[in-house]
Amino acid sequence: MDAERRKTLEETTRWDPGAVEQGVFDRWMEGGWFHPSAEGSPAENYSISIPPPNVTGALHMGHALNGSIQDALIRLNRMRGRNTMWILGTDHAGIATQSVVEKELAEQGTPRLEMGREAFIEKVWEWRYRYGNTIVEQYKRLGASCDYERERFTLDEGYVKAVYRVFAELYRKGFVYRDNYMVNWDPGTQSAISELEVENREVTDTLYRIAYPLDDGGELIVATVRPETMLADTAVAVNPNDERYRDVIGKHAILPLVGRRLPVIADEHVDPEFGTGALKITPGHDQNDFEIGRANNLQEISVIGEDGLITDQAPERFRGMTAAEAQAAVIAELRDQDLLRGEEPYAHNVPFSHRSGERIEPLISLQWFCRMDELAKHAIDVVNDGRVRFVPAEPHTKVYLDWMERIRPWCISRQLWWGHRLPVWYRGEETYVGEEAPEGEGWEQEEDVLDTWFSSALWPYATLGWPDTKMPEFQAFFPTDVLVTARDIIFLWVARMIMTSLEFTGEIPFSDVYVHSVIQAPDGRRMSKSLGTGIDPLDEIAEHGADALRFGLFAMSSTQDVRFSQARVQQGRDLANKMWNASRLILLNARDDVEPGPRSERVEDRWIASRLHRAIATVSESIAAYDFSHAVLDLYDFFWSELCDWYLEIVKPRLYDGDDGDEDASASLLWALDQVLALAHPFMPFVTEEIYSYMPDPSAEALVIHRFPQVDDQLIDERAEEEIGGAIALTRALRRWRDLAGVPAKQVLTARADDREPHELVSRLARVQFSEDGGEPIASVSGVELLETEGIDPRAVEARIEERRQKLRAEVKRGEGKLSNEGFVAKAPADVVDAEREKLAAYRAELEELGG
RNA sequence: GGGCGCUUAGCUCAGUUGGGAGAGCGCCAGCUCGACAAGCUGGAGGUCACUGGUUCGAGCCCAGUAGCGCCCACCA
Repeated sequence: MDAERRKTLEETTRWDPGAVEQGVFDRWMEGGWFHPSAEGSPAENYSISIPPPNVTGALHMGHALNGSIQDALIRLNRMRGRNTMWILGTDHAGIATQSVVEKELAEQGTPRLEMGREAFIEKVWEWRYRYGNTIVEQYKRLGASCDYERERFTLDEGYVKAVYRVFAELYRKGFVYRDNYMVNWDPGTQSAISELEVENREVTDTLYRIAYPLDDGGELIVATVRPETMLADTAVAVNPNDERYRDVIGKHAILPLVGRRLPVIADEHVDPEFGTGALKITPGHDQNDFEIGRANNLQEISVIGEDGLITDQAPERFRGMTAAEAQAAVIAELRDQDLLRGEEPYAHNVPFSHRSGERIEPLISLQWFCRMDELAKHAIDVVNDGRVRFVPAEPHTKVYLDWMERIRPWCISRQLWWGHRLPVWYRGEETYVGEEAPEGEGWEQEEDVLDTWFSSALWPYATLGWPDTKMPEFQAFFPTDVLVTARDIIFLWVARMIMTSLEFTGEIPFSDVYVHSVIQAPDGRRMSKSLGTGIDPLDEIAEHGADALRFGLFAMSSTQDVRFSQARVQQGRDLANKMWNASRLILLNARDDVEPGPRSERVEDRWIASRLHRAIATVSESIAAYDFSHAVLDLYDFFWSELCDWYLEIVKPRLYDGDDGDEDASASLLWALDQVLALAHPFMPFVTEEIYSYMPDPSAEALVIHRFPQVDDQLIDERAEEEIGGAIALTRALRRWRDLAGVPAKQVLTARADDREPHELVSRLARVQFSEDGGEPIASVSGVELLETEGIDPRAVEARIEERRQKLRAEVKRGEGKLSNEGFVAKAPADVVDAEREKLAAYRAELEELGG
């Protein structure tokens, strides 16, 4: 180590992430270690495709957790020597991006519609080049080791080809079709959306009861929360088993305000218990009614248009009103005509657009759909036969399978400008679908674009060059190994990737789906900007460092939703700092002329090697089970409690005095440091890499490509663990006694060892001088007799002893009770009973020693 | 309406197949001990939501109750 580096190490007493993280990241990039060669087979290689963030997006806590997990897996496998690729890219995010740009342009005084499609698209591309890299740069701050040289975008030229290929093929196979069908119309974005983009919210509406006169006298009373839709009624339905209405089935009612004759039909869907048991049927504006309408061949009338206004299918006086205005007008007229039979508040679930937040207007509209049932079959099979595995298996496997079993057609067209314009061309009555525009004059391309999720569905293979299956990247890295995601997009995205991948590549896209936590705000609410509950991961990184945030997220993560915990991030910061300082101790004091490696001469060296390898085992097992929380917490425990609190304290004298055993101490410490840095690197890459750069004679060019430690059973040493474990327990017992007896911290006690030889380290760490001399014992602690010493408060000592006696008596009583229980002795396993007997004997002996 | 999950220390959470309740933070007491005060040492603190059951033994298994949360669903 040159003098300047040494000086830095000496003077930097705190880990300062802000000062070094950027430099560390640059070294990784310069090393080219994130950019694998496209060689080898998918079986021997390791790859993950990132859930593509929206190109408009900013890194939020969900990305941070999701990214940290993937990065840990990627780094681990890279360190295990596999050719490893983390496929990076962004999503064009149709609606989200279009609205961001649209808003910006509107503020500048140019509404989108005025501007025209082409000019607008151009503006969005400009915007994309200006800001689209923001989130990618933010992933770098997190330390994400993606392949930044192969970044993709869902509107790349090649990607569009893949999308068009898939669309055209699905059309050719008869899965994709165009139809007039009931869709979820989002008035906010003026587009159809799929049922997965709809969320139900509880709303209190007014439930109106309205009398529909029958044409031969009498009336039927229907109940509705949307009286304005009655203008489009085409039937009234009752339950066929409802005695009250048996003889009106087949008759006709007269629709008030309109005068249309409505057949009274029978349908099982009608609940006789609800309202009056008579249901107005509006096939044009209600999902349920639409289906009843199709089943009964009813006319479909649309009185609310895509602009949300009443259409000319309604009586003239209502035309042009908004739905809300029409409702008021309808109610007013009904009241005048004395047809209103009641109104009451009614709480029910109402669909809202996930995108715009506006209330969904179910409308019949000409849209493109994709039939999913056949695609779903294979996607069900691969989960059933375990080729694709959810982690945790439950509840996700069941939820996935249930949903796939009753999958519905997917509305894939969107009335937007930003996205993949459908590869469909019309000329008069003709329709052409293909990857390229058709030959000939007069063809007009479809105006609609595809649902963003349609292109996302191809992500794992389209990013690697498909449909060109000869692409080296595709051959080397597809199928990928694992998909890491939160559960909210299992249907929207994960299921669809599995379906399209099986259909078009014949392969599963990934074998594991790891579903991680959703991070909530500390108070348990959703983390969201609009609620003001969001916590910006970049703020956390700026304040505590990327390693701290990553550690915190790992520590929090589970299979349940979790609340964000600042304390966990601070724990990570503290650990990074501890690593830095422990490393300073080692690097500044160890001899650099030794060959690092485990040493077996001294028990404490054997002990740390054994403990280290147990830690390697548990951490590795946890990662294999995707249990990141236990992985990092076990790592923390090993590093802090065993390596720092005990081993470093134990070896310090050998290190400082440069005498007896210092070579072994140095070799052992440098080796342990090397191993533990590698073990921690997937989780805390920056601090570990920076420390590694100070290692004398490092075995690897950089820690990022250092070999990940493997368990060596030869190093597990039960006897060393027992011996040092005993010394630790004794040290702690003595310290406890000192504290309780009020012995000043610096005062050295004298003691006599009773029938065993305490380790030298106990003497030092507990500040107890062992002596052969006699003297009056004033206390006995775990077999060690403490001798009379000046300055000890005898009352405190007696109190301490009495407290111990109390505890022992309680333990003895408990043990006796248990062992005198015939059931226990007869039925409990022998080893449990033996253990209980041994404990009891030990407690009795100690109690006797303390005089009762 | 159906399904699932949660309830453990003041707070956030761990608790493997049933065999003496754990961590981090916070709190209390004492420490400038030649890495670290973002530190060191010691300590206090829990009817494991409630009720009942199974068992020699239950935080863990079973049944029920209450509260919270999530997902699914076409009762207007």
